Amino acid sequence: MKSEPDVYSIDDLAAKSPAMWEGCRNYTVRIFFRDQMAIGDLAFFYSSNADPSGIAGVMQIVSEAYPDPTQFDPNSHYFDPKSPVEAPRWVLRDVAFLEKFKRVIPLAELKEHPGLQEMMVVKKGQRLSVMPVTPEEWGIVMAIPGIRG
DNA sequence: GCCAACGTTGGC
DNA sequence: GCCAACGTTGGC
Repeated sequence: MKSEPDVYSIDDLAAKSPAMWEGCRNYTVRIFFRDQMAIGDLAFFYSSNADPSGIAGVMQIVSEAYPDPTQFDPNSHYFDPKSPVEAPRWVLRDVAFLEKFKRVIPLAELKEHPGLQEMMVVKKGQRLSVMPVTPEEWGIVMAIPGIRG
């Protein structure tokens, strides 16, 4: 799950956890939130538009999907005037901070890893802000030396 | 329902 | 700041 650290960093999550993963405005991501996640699932916190961009740590899904309140807030950057309160268009889930890696695992390092060639975030042109990770990919990333305390 | 134009994402 | 990739919009 991607976030720009300038907007919301893993330290922000660590400071106030759990938190709403707000602002996703993409129909594919909506399906992931609604149907592809379960309470207790683990997720990588991916820092995008960062130096370096890459995996910064681990969090956990701790709620079911429910309407993202920012879509109804005219003062919010994520306000969607086309989303009626009675039929909300966008959902989110609550996430809880679990762990910050000792270093960010840069995207370039993920791309070089022989076991991660099929990982969705590594694929060219892939811009979704939320993407699935297979158990195998999860294990490979977590086993990278020197990232865990 | 097609598709060109436009906007956004996000790595580099 | 550039630009590839791709989603969305809107005219027809």
